[in-house]
Formats: sequence, C-alpha cells, structure tokens
Amino acid sequence: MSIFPRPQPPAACADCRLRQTQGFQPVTEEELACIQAFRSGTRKVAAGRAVIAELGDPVNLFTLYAGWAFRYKTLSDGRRQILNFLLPGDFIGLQAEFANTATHGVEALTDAQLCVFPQSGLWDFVRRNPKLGYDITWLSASGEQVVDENLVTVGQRNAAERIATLLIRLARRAERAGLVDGDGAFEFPLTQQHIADALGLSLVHTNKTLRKLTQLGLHEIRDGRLRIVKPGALAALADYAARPLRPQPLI
Amino acid sequence: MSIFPRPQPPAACADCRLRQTQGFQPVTEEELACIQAFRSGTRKVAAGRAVIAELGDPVNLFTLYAGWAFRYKTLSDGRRQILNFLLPGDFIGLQAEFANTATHGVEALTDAQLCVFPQSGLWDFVRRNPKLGYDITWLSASGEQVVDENLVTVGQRNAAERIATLLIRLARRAERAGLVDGDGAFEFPLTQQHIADALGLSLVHTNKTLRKLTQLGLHEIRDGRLRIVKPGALAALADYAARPLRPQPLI
DNA sequence: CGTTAATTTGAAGTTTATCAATAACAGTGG
DNA sequence: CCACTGTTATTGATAAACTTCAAATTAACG
Repeated sequence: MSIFPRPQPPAACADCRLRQTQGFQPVTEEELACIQAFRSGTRKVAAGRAVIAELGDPVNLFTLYAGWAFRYKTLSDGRRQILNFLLPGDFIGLQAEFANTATHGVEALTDAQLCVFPQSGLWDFVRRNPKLGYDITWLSASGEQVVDENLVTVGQRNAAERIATLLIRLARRAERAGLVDGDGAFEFPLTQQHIADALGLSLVHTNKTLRKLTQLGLHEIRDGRLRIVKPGALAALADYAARPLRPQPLI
Repeated sequence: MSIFPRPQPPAACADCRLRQTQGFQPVTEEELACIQAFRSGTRKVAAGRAVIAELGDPVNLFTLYAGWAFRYKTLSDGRRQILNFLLPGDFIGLQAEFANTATHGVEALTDAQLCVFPQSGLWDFVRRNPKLGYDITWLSASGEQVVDENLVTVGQRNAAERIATLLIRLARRAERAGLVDGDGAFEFPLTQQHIADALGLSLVHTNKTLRKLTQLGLHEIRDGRLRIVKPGALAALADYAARPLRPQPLI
C-alpha cells in the first residue's frame, strides 16, 4: 500500500476531487456536462510507462487526474531533454494534436490516473462550447510559459541556480495542485537523473550541486518527499519573484 | 532605401500579401470578415524597439506582417534568453493575454509591420467564431513546439550542434514564410549576440563556433543574408530530420 | 570621416562533463 | 529474515567545453 494513493477518476466529473480545490477555475453545469460528454474513459498508467509514445500517432488527449508525469524529447543518440513536469490537472497531448504526430513523449513518473478524451472529438467539443475552447487555449498558452521558463533556466543559469529554480517552481505548482501537506513537504518522485535531464546537466554534476544545496540547508529530500527549508535563500538563488499562481481551467 | 522592404498591411485583409502564399491555411469569406473586424489597426515598429514591453500590462495582440522579431526574457542581473524568433505570419501576445501581465518582451529585430488586435476583444472573437478560436489554439500549440525544440537544443546540444540547429530551423521557417529567394539565400538580421542569447552561449564562443562552421563550408552569411551551403551536413550535425512544415493558420 | 556597433582573435580561468568505482536502497524469491 | 539483483546516490580524479578578459579589426552609419 503506497503512501501516495492514486484514486481513479470518478464516473461523474461533478464528483471530481480536483474541482473541489482552489487551484482550478469553477465551471458551469453546462460546461461540466460538455466535459463529461467529451471524456471517453479513464486510464491507469504505471510508473515508468508511456502515456504518449514519442513516435507514432496519438489518438487521445488526457487530463492528468492523479500522479506525476513528464514530457520529453530524445535525440537519435539517446540524449534526452525533459521539457516539463506534469501535475494533476494538467492537460496532455495538445501539441501532438496539432502536429498530427507525436513530437514528444509523455511518461508517467509515478503510477498515474488519467481522464481520456478522443483526439478526433476536439474540434467538435470546441465548436459546441467556445468557452471551453478558450480554456484550452489558456492551458496551451500557460504550458508554453512553463517551457519558456525552463528555457531561460537552462540557457542562462548555472547548475545551482537551475536546481534552485526547478525546486521552487515545482513547489509552487504542487501547492496549487493541493499536494503540499501540513508540514510544508510534498511528494517528490524525481530521481537525480530526471533532474539532470530536465536541466541539461550531467548526472554527476547534478548530484554534487544538489548535495551542496542540501548542505547549505536550503532544502531537504527524504523518503521521497521534498521540503523547502529556506524559501528566501532558494528564491534569491533562482532570481525568482513570487507571483501568485492563478487557478487554471480544468478540462 | 532598404533591400528588404517592409510593406504596410493593406486596409483589406482580403488583399493580405501573406495569404497569397502557400505557407498559410486558406480561410472562408466569413472568417476573413471576422478577422478584419477584429483588427483594430496596424503599427510600425523600428528595429530594436519593443513590440511588447517586458514588464507592464499589454493591451494588444499582434500578427507580424513583415519583418523579424523575437521573444525574450531577462533575469534581474541582465542575462537575457531569447525564447524564439518571429517571422511574418506569427501571432504575438497570447501568453501575456492569459497571464494578464507580460511575462516576456517582444522586440523588433528589423523594422516591422504589424496588424494590431485589441486584447480585450479576444474572447468575443473566439465566441463568435470557434473555428478561429481553434486556429488560435493551433498557433499557441505550435508556438510551444518551437520553444520545446529550443529547449532541447539548449539543454542537450553542444555549441556547434546548437548553431547548426538554429540555422537550419530558421531556414525552414523562412522558406515557409516565402522569404527565400532564387539562389537559396534569405535575409538574416541576427547579430552574433542574438544567436548567443538564443542558444545560451557566450558571444565569444558563438563567434568561434560560427566561424568553424563557416570554414567547414556549411553555410555563408554575407550582406545580411544567410545561405545554407551543405544542408545535409548541417542537418546531420543538428540531428535534424526534415519533416515538411505545414501551412499555419493566419489571424 | 568619425564614431559606434559588430566581429574576430588569443590567453587564462571556471564550470561542467566524463570516467571509474563504491555505497546505499528497494524489491524479490527462497 | 536474508541473500541477490538492479537501481539510485555518492565521491574522487581527469578531461573537455565553455566563459571571461582584453584588445584589435572590420563593418555600418550619419
């Protein structure tokens, strides 16, 4: 029995656990019905397995309901770049939808539960409910912002700054997703290899730098959980100006 | 008189020079009318001036009609990351729209001509014409793909590979935008500093690496124009698999 | 022309990668 | 419960890539 349960999405979207949190925008009854009608099912993906294969034609869109995942791209010689991490509520598969073929893979970082939507139904869904189409644009634009940030991090920051930036941003997003518990810690399923691949660093250098930050007392990783110990110091290192994360649409 | 004229957008969207090329998806009469009604004017921005200020509340969306621009973010100590380059037909300002405050700046790389749309009118525009809303999602998702690629480049490739990747991708996009002339060359307004800022390299190292590629005969930059001399060799260096660029929606 | 911006080059210094190995840990079957 | 096995984390040593500093050359422009 895991300490991090991964509940299956309920049959009725109205009972969605995520919608009961502050992290997501409210919807009308009618919108909820549209979303429910659009959803074709649910799926469980085990940790380490593909949600979307890096090559091949995707046929589904997903909303991550529980667990963690990440988007990545691989070069032909095996080098892998993690583009971003996905948390509950994130919408998956849009880029592929508009490229008609997957341009990146999505892998489950933990066991994950997903809501499934048929790719072929997207246009119809948007046509019937422009507001939800607008929400999808919102999600797409905000996904791009996350990647923008990551590009700045990888392009301009040194190793310590990169790690500080990653930790602090994940903590913010985990907070919005309601994953942070009473003592300020949250599940942190990334291995150092994931961190390295996300930040464009070697595994060894990632380890040494992470260790340095730990010894400075900036953060703690124990039992698969991360706690930010000195938010101010980490934020300074990351050149991070806190702005409140806004609730996001949930499809 | 410049060798690269920057025509002003015509009064009627029906006369749009861009729509006469193969690079963009066709629209119906009705859609064209919606776009025309959405457009609030045109604007000229001189090379080096801001299209969207990095801080502050943006009030407009734009389509780049002629000229080049780039999106960027700056850290508080001045380090700058160029997120991507913008070519004619690219839509500008979506991310800011959904963040309600600019999260990045957009600067004209050359003199630029733009079509202007009121930010506040976007929802109404989408509501009236879901198909065009869908197109905007398309543009947003495809913008994210470009940034995805750049993140892979900066995170995983070495200096020579980064430069090869940048040159080859810009050449592809320039081709789609109809900017490549008979002898396979196109306007290339980037300074080495821009290249460095886009690739996360120092100016000096960018110069030395660029020079090395030139001496290998892979490309030529002369009189502000770039010609790819050995596409195959450049593509191999960039681990680039050519896939035809699809026509994009044009708002 | 004269002035500023952009490019080019050499030399020295730092960061990060690579190599090689060990230690800690998690899960499995006996 | 323990040995076994594969994954993950840690550490030291060396090499390579890249940055920084400083300065000269070339190009662009009013």
